[in-house]
Amino acid sequence: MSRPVRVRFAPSPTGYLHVGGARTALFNWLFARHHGGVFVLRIEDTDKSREKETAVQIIYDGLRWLGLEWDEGGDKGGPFGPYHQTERNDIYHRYLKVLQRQGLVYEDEGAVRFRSPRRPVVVDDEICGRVEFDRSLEPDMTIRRPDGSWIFHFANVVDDIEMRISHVIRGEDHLSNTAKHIELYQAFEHEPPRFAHLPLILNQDGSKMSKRDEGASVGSYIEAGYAPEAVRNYLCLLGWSPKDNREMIPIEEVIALFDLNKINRRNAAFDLNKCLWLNGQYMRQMSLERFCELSLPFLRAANIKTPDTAYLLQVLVLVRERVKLFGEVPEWVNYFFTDHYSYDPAAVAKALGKPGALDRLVQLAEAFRQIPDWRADALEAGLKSVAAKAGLKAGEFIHPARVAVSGRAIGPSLYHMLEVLGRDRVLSRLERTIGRFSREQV
RNA sequence: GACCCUAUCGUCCAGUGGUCCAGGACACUCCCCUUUCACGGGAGUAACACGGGUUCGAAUCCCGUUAGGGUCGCCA
Repeated sequence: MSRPVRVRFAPSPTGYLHVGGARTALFNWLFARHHGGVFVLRIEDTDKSREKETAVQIIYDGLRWLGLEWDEGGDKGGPFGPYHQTERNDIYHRYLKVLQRQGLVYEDEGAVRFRSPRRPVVVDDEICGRVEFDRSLEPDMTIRRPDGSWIFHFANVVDDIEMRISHVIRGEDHLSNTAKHIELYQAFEHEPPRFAHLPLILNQDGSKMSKRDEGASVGSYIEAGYAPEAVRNYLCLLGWSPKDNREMIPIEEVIALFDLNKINRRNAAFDLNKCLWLNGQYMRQMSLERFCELSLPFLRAANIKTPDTAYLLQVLVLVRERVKLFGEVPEWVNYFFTDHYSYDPAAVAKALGKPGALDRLVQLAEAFRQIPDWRADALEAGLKSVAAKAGLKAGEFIHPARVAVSGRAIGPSLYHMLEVLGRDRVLSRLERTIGRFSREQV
């Protein structure tokens, strides 16, 4: 009864990895890890498209990005291969013969059909419970096309038998199909695996999530700059819960707590907003090294050169609290790495356009030149004393200064920003800004 | 249409007959912190789909209705 736990994720290479599929993979992986079992990746590529190579690669990349490494299959091989259905023809033929010998199949216009026993079938599902299907009115299913290729239901069952799959954990869209599958298991006189049908992931409006929908593809999270651990955490929360109101939960704990019968039976709508929030949480709690590692690809893509790692880390500390996606990092830090930053017109108009703003920058630059110890607290004291002397509020200096050194109205704490930028950059940027906007008569 | 699954705040989840005039999180509103933007802290709005049962007692059990989703392919 207690066979070794072997589960599989069996995607077909469609050119993208759907979040629903990713969650199915995740739950299979969690189940395998919880039980010390094996997680198999099988590619259901019965229909051979030209894009297959890249489509399969996209699946590998998506799963690996999420940290869902498989034990067998895919590009790894294993004792029950091959793991691509197109390469398993001989096996399917062997199983077809078994059915033929029993007279359970017949030809119909060149296709091969399986003769249904038309008896009620009971699916004892780990998640949905006992479900009974009346099969008496169902048409016989096709298992092979006239061109010799195999139909999903047949190949799927044969593979699960051959690969010794103990638990089939898949989307609820397969619940009805399971009755057909069980008829096949019976015909092969093979005990069916345990079944667990996961509720589906829907769009925010309750409609079915399809390829086009925002956030439907795992690739979109990679591109936007999500942390994989955050997306994975979010996916865990869709249909499963640690039961103690925690939102952020380490994957090791999820593995320890994971249990099929604690899975919700209700479809879940994908809340991109919450996923984004969770990502922000992860960004703030991960190590600075990790933060840097995940930022780097985006900095490179934005052509931002960061030769000085120590400086880069200081910069990242400043923006870490303010971003929710790694994709946002470049726009937040670019002026730390180049003097050729652009000035946001609205920010310029607001902060530098005020009467006397440039004068105040002159005073500020003068005061900053006298500061011996270029640190945030000294800069703050310096700025405040200049403001006091002028009889103005600190803000009258802060805002122009920010725009002058960064070109924008939004950014990290001014004093810390100045400290990290360093004396030379700050002073030259102040001067440059004064010169430029005096000429332009802002 | 037939069959199957589901039904707690807008969304995700907690709740498995009394401790629930229902708890947490996201989002939203307000306040505090901060002369930027965020973070953080605090407060608030907001739900047991409906109708019947069962029971001393129901969000929790049963039936029906309605709604949503799924399956009925020589797609997977």
